[in-house]
Amino acid sequence: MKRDQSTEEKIKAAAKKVFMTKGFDGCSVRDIAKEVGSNVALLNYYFRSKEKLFELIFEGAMSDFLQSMIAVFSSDLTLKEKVEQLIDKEFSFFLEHPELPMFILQSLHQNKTDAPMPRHFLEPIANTGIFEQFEKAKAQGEVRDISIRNVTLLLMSNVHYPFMSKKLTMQFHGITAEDFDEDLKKHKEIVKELITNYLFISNPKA
Amino acid sequence: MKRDQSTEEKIKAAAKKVFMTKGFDGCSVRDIAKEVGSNVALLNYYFRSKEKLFELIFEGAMSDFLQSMIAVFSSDLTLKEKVEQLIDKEFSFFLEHPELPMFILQSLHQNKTDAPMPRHFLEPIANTGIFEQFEKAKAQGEVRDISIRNVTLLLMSNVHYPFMSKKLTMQFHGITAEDFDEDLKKHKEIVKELITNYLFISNPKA
DNA sequence: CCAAAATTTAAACAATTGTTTAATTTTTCC
DNA sequence: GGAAAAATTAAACAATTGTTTAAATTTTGG
Repeated sequence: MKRDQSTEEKIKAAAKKVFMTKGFDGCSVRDIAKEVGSNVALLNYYFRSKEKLFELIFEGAMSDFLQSMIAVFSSDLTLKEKVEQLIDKEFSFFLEHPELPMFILQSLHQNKTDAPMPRHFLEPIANTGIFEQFEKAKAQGEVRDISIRNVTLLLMSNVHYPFMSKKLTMQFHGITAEDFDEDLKKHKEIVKELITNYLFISNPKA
Repeated sequence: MKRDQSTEEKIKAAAKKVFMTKGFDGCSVRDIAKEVGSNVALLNYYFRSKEKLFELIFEGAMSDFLQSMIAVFSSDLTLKEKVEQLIDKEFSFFLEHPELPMFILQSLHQNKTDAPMPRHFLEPIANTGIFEQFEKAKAQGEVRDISIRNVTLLLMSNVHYPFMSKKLTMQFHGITAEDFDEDLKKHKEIVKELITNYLFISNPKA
């Protein structure tokens, strides 16, 4: 019989915090237990192993990671507006979860998760009809001839990387975290202009 | 008395390989020893500890990481040519060392190296005069009004990220490594056009 | 209130971690 | 050729790892 739902949640929250900052290999289950204020046996009571717990956290993170896209895509804006909104939304989202891009890419890079990306992550995105909207705009000459995959790579590069490179950039230029955050704001505006200018063919009648 | 220089080098090579792919936390010294075909005591005979060995590898990686920039910057090309060459050179360099960006950013992110970036990494870049060349071009109206820090972030985002996101991108689009490499080539050309178009103000007389 | 179930704990498990010791082998150099 | 130095090894060290066991505590439901 369920006694306290919050214990399981407390463990998940602690695991998320610790895994996100230190990575799967960079922490022990005792680190997480200490964060919970409990002991290791409890973790394996609720989640069978460190790996199982990690997979749960990773799935949640991946879901968050992709979620922010869906809302924008399913709106009924023009493609250009969607691109601009996506950049805005992604930036404000990652400002609140700055460790997320690094956690996701790092975990995938080191095969900390073997499963391929589940359908339930990707289908919602496809179901927004964003891909069709893009192909249509391309056919109508509104958008440059470029593959959707390259657009994705372009967007992700400019939206994810800055949050992963904070330490490198700060050291590289010898600047403070505040300086970097200023640069981030500026970067967002640059990227918006940069990408929309590139993607969308300016109206010949203007 | 020195007997065989190559033992020390063999260990460094093995350590580089293992650290780069698995990260500091993701491997044991025995993993490295096995890669060498020797035992753990030998590693600590040459390098005092796992940490010391890692710092050595990391420094070398960081050096490689920044090195490819310097050659381009110290040439006597125009700024636009330098930007184009930099993108070309960085891409071919990272095609041969695809794990490098992830290794560097990940190590910094998790504070696997405490030391701030040594002067001997940054001074050679500053000494190329690239920063002055950029400010001059800006003053002459050849280049958009944008900070050198934002240009750097823009370039790094588009050059580093693709190599870090291979797994994510492949899973996201359900494509093979070969498909991804095709996208990479395309991405390079896109980024070159994208960034130069944005940065350099087209001659009003044209 | 009280037995059964669920939760939490402390302790122990074997395996692995980074490091050190001391012995052995190989190389150096006179 | 043989002693000293350097290089390499196997073995052991204590500490930490993920996991399990079994006992103790708390909650549940009749």
